[in-house]
Order: sequence, then structure tokens, then C-alpha cells
Amino acid sequence: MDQLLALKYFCKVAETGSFTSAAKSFSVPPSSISRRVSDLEASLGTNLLKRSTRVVKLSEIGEIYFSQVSDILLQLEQSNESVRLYQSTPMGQLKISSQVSFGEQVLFPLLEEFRTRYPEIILDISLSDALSSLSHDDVDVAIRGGYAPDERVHALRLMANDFVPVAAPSYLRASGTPEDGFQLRSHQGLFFRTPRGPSPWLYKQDDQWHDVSGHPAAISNNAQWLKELGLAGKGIMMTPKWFVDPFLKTGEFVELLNDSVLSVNQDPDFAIYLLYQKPRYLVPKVKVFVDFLVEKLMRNDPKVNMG
Amino acid sequence: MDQLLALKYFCKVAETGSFTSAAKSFSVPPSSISRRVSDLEASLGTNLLKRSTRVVKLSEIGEIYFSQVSDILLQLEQSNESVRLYQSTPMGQLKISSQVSFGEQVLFPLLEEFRTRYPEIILDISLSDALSSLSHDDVDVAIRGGYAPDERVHALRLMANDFVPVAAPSYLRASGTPEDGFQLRSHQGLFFRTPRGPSPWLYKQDDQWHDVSGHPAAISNNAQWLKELGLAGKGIMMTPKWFVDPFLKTGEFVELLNDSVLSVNQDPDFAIYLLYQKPRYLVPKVKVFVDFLVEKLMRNDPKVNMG
DNA sequence: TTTTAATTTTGCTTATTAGACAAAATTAGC
DNA sequence: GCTAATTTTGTCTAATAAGCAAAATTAAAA
Repeated sequence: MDQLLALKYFCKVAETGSFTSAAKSFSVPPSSISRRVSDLEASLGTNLLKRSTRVVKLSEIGEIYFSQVSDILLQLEQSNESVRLYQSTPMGQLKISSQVSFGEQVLFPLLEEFRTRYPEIILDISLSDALSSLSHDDVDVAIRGGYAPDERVHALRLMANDFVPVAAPSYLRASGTPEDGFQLRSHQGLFFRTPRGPSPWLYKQDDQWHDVSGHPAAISNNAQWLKELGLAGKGIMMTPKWFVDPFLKTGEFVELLNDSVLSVNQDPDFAIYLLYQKPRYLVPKVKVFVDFLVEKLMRNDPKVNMG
Repeated sequence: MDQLLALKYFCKVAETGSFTSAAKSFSVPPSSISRRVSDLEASLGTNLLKRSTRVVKLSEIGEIYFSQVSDILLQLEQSNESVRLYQSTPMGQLKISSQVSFGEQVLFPLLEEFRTRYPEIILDISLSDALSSLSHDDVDVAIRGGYAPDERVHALRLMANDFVPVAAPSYLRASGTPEDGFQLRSHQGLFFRTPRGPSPWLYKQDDQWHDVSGHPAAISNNAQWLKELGLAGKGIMMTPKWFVDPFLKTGEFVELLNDSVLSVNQDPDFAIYLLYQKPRYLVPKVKVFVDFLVEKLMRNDPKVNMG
């Protein structure tokens, strides 16, 4: 027996005092109302209603039951409604995982605007360079440099992760400024270690990739330390532009070989990706965050994503 | 969709963290659980659970929904339980309607014992000689002299309503004591008016009924006034024995023609009846009251009832 | 990384149950 | 007693939950 349906029918009969009018408000024949209420009474072993053809009144226990049940039905409806509200309004905790450097350099400056735009969303940011799986960790969205994973997650290409060689003016004064990709080989290099080893310097000429890595002056998975070494003039660093953007503006870093095609990776799909689970029903808080980042970051790099 | 079932399934999955164990506790295949929960999610447009083959976790909104719904289910179960308790325990208001004289003379003296025996029953007694229909008035049981009605009510023959002629000793001294039914015709009579007119005096001899009504000294539908007239020696009164029982004991009334078959009615089914509705599910408070009256009143008059 | 095993989901059939509609039964009011 | 509004019952159809087996998924072990 569909007990909830029976309860709804019963309450409507109790409210209207009539099976017929209850039937009308549910657009079902009166016989359906009659049977469902009878079923309910049978399941409780009680007469909830005192029927007579003209007047339907509640029995003593029916009165009590009605007052309780109508409240319960109301509560349930409110719960359902709050779920629908949650589905339609961006709210709740939004857990974001990001690479440390990207988080610090790019993400944080944007978040204050996001927070004022969606005050009902509580941000929970964790920065880590460990590649966390969305399914393992309890995050709603993750931002990672690399390739689009083939998991069942949405991978939205946020922005290019183009690496450019930079160096401090002091280094260039001491060691000279490379005029050509191949000249990089004779320079000191500050190398970032990925899980697949130190990133090489790659130079593309005539559709050919060449390894033009310099002498390693330092290797680390800590971008911050490498940046400090670079600022101190210890060598040339291949770095995403966004990572050293403020220093390029102040002149503390100088971008080298602007027109050359240099990279740390041959794959054109290498970029910053925004990853999020693809549930059957997308939660608004995730959607608005995704839209927000697209709006803020994909203006200058309008390459589209890859489903 | 049986939403209540879906909610129960969902809550059990949330509690156990597994579709399989939820399925076991309901003794249904896991596929049923899966489908009901999916239906529920579809109807809400939300993912309530984050599934992975090994672990089933609640989503943010699922967490909220679960805490609310599990409380709602608990409330509903408690309401159902209270109905079952009501069905198994005598409790609640018991509305009793009785004839005035019977109520005062017979019923009231018994009720104190009933009240102590069933303290959870709140008695609501209304005395009236108007014949009220059970369906019209809001009474659980009615006590009426007369015949078993052919309505759809239980009519339990509580006790005989045998009428006996009584008179005060002062009257008998003044007018003589009748020795024979037919002698009543020459006496003064105190007649009770029923809705069908004044009750005649009937005398049965050789399977023949004879009207032996005396001269009406007074007619009233108020038994109390007639009794006072009788006590004052104004005439002979045909009355139910229970109505004058205390006066017979003190000698203020004398019963006449003990061995004769006298009545106010030819119908042997004329008696005091306990009437109560016959619902599909009999409420305990009514049952125990019926049993109580049978126990107290049918000891001396063990005629059985008539369904 | 590959394999294994526990678990969830899907496909399809059967059984149950709610709905639809007509007819019968009931009863308040004329 | 009759009428009209209402509830209940009978019977068929449609919707839906259960049951079972097979496929898909994935965390943990090898």
C-alpha cells in the first residue's frame, strides 16, 4: 500500500469533510479515495472516520491521528522543498582543491568577488600539489595542471599552461641573454620536478621538438623555492606565465625568447583544467563556481573545453 | 511511486552505508533498493547519495534531507503506534447517553468503580429521555428502554424492563389493595407518557392480554414527578422495578400482584438496551464499558442479547 | 599494474496494487 | 416514502514494485 498517498487522501477528506471533494482535488475518482482510506484504516486496525452518506467526521483517534499526520506531511513537504531550493539556489559548502601555486597566485584574488556574489556558499579551499582524485577526496571541484583525465569527470580547460623561460636581470647580466632556443642548453636551469621527473625544456623548430634543457642548478617540486632562486639570479626557470606575472610587471623577472615555441611538454592539451564530478543532477553551487572561473579566466584564452 | 517506501529505503541505506545491507534488512533484492532510491532522487532532482561500489556516502543535501526525513519517519511511526495503543488500551473520552431515570438510579452508582478500573477513560455522561440516534449525536454508547432498533447498531439487552404496579401504603389503606389484575381498573393510575402516548396497563391471562388501565390521576413524561405523586399516595404506578427499588426496600412503596403477568407492553423484547455503533474496528473503551455493564447488570437477568 | 571480489546497476518478467468507470447501497432532507 | 447526494463495491486496465540474472563498476589484494 502506498501509505503516504493514503495519508494525503485521509487528510484531505478530514479537511474537506467529504470523499467526493477530496477526490476532486486529487483528480481521482471517489472510489480511489475510499479504498485508500479504508486500506489505511485496516493497516491501523482503527476507524479514523465516522462515515455517513452526507457527513464524514473524524473519530476520536482519527482526530488525534489527523493532527499529527497533517503536521508530518507538512514537514515532509518542507524538506522536499528545501531540497528543490538547494537545487535551484547556489548554497552550501563548496569544497575546492587546487594546486598550491595556482591557488595562491590566481584563485585567491578572485574569490572575494565570488564570496560577495554568492554569500550563501561557504568556500572550503585546500591547496595541495598532490593529485587527488575527485572520488577519493571529498571535493566538489579540483583545479589541476596536466591533461584531461579519462575518469568520469568533467574536465574543463580553464586556461593554457604555457611555460615561458624567465630569469632575473642579475642573471642575464652575469650569464648573458639567450637569443635562440638552442642557446638555453648552455644556461643554468631551475627545474620543477613533476611526478614524472624533472620537466625538460623543449623547443620546437620546423615541427620538430628539441630538448634544450640547461645545466640543472636546482630541482625541486616546490615552485616557491625555485622562484626565489630565480629572483636571486641563480638561473633560468621555465614557468607558467601566471606564476610570475607580478614579477614580470615589476621587472624582477624578464621573459626570454618571447617568439619562440618553448614548452615543457609536447602535448598541446597540456593546460590548467577545472575538474568536477558529473552527477546526474548538477548542484548549483558547483555550476556557478565553474561559470565564475570560466568568466574570469577564459576571457584571454578562449579555447574551448573538451567534453 | 511509493514515496514513503523510497524514504524508508533511503534512510536505511544512509544508516548502513550500503544498498546490500539495506536490502537484507527489508528482505528485498538490492535492485529494489537501488531503483526506489533512484526514483526518489529523480523526483527531487538531486543526488542524495554519492555512490561508489564500496562506499555509499551522503551528499551534502542528502545529509540534510536524511536528518529531516529520518525524524519524520520516526514521528509517523510513533503516530501509528499511538493509534495501535489506542486500539489495545481502553482510553479516551467515552460519551454515554442514557435515559434520565435509569442513569440516576442505576448507572451513576456503578460508575465510580468503572472510573477506578479504567482511569484513562474520561466519562462524558448525558442524561436525556429524548431518543437520540447514535449516528446523529456524538455518543459512543446509548442506554434506552424499548425495542432493539433495526439500525446498524449493536443492541445488547442489558436487563428486563419489567413493569410492576406499586403504590404507597397510604394509598392502599385508603383505596384497598387489588387482589387481581382486573381490579386495577377501578384504581387511580399514574401514567408515564411515551412518545407513543401514555403507557397502558396490560394484564395477561390465559395467553390473552387485557387492558386493565385505571383512572388516570396524572400523566407525565417526567418519572420523578410521578414517583413523588405515588409516594404521596395519589395512585398506583406501573414502573420498572429498578426505578423504585430503594423505596420497596424501605416500605415506602409496596409491590402489588407479584405473581401476575403485568406489563405496559405486549412485546417480550421490551427491555433496557445498551446500544453502540458497530464499527469495523471496535474501540476498547467501548468494549470494556459494554463488558462492565454486562457484568454488573446481567448477573440477575441472564437473558442473552440479540445480535 | 593486474586481478579479485564485493557491490551497485540494468534488463526483463511476474505479481501486486492503484486507477477508472459503472452500478449498487446508503441516508439526509423534502 | 421519495429524491438526490454521497459513499462503497465490482470488475477491468494500467502502472509499478519485486524478483532474478547478468553486466558494470571499483576498492583492495596480489
